Amino acid sequence: MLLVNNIQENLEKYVEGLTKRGITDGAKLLNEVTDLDSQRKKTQQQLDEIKSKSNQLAKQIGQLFKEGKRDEAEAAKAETAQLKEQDKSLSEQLNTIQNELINKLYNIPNIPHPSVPAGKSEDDNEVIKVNENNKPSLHDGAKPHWDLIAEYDIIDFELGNKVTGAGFPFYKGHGARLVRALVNYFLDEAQKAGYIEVQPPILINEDSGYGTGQLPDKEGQMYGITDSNLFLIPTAEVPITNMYRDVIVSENDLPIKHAGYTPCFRREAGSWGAHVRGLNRLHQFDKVEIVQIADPAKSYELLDEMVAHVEKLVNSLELPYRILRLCGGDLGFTSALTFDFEVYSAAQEKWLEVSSVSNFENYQANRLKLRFKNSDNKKQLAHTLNGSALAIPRILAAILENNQTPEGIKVPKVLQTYVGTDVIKK
RNA sequence: AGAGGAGUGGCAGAGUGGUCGAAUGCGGCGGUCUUGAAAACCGUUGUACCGCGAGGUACCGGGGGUUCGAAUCCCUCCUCCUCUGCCA
Repeated sequence: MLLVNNIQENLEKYVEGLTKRGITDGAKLLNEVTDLDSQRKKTQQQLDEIKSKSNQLAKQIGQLFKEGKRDEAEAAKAETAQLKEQDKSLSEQLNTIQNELINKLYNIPNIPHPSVPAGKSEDDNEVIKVNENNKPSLHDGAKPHWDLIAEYDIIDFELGNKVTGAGFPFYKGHGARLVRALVNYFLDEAQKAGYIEVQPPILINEDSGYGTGQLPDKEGQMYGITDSNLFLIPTAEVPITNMYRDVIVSENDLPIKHAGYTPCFRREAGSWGAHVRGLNRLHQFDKVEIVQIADPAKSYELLDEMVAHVEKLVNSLELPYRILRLCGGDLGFTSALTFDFEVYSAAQEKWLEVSSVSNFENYQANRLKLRFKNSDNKKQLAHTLNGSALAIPRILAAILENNQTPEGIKVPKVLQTYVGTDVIKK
């Protein structure tokens, strides 16, 4: 969340940032926050004073008892009643104010980076690079992947419907093999790039949800385990970044780089429709995520590095792709700057989002209390970054569609040893 | 899952109602000594919030309670250890 102390100092910038996101009453929101904060300070001062008096009095009473001055002690005891009442009432006030303040802060998104274009929706995202070198020319009768998977019997949606529900497919035979190949390939590449692999839990608690910003903003996106008060992760970002919740790392350890493979679970409430077919949108999918904990001075450099990493992956899979800089309206709640990668899926003639690479600056770190000791030996909030590298199903969709031939589906070179064949046949 | 035990500062560990933000040791930092280092000795050393400052407040696993006063007593939750049971 935003740092209250910085809001007052940079009010104009903050309002401008929120406006970019399409929040028109930003000034009002921010003023409410700073007002609440001064109320908080005032109330706490009053409360501290009352507590100070109570503490003094309690010491005196102890002393009086020791000296055997019972009557005086009892008299002093009577005096504390009033203080207690004031204490109680002020504590309640303070509590209310603090809750209100934190709720307000939870509901204000991150301030976009200056380079983020204004805009309302994904239509306003800025295409910063298009690489169509690998755009295929498909043979007559080329099919979208939902037909291919049935024809090759490699992914079974019906079976998923039966066993779980819509959006939970079974991958079979070469389909399962392809998923595993992609996961392994992505993890191996991440390792080569210096990311330490972790295999995190795929259930997280509420604190973790708040730490990275899924709560309270996106509660409806996650599946909840209600009897244990846990959530299925929507992305490995959540458990991996939360490894560093309430942690003070040393400057020498930065940047901290982690990669992790997990299944991801998303309810996608309200986003289901006819345009979402096959692998384009699922409730459960596999993803390799890369995460960095960074020195604020270097985080944008590292963001570029992560974008380059993802670009290399997409290139190596011989897929046409483009890179987008998300506009204010499409930017994630906690992000300051996000680049999306889309690959071209040739039979459905669609760009599919396969990666989102973001710098959250200190927005998550502030919630996480993730800090490092800087060269002055002072504690400072770190920056957090993450990116998909990559999400599997849409990559798979594009590979199936783009690589189809009348003889079978060609396996990209980099995957052949993982899959164990260079072509998948019926 | 059941029974028992335990959770205190970076670590170890004392503290069972007031003089405790907390002994002591280790570690860290600064110094004396030394050509340098070690040893020894001396000093210093938690975090957050409020305040220009003096200083104040809170924090002994989390939350709640009793009390004029709680690390200490009570309730509750969490975690760890031991034993028993169950299970990839």
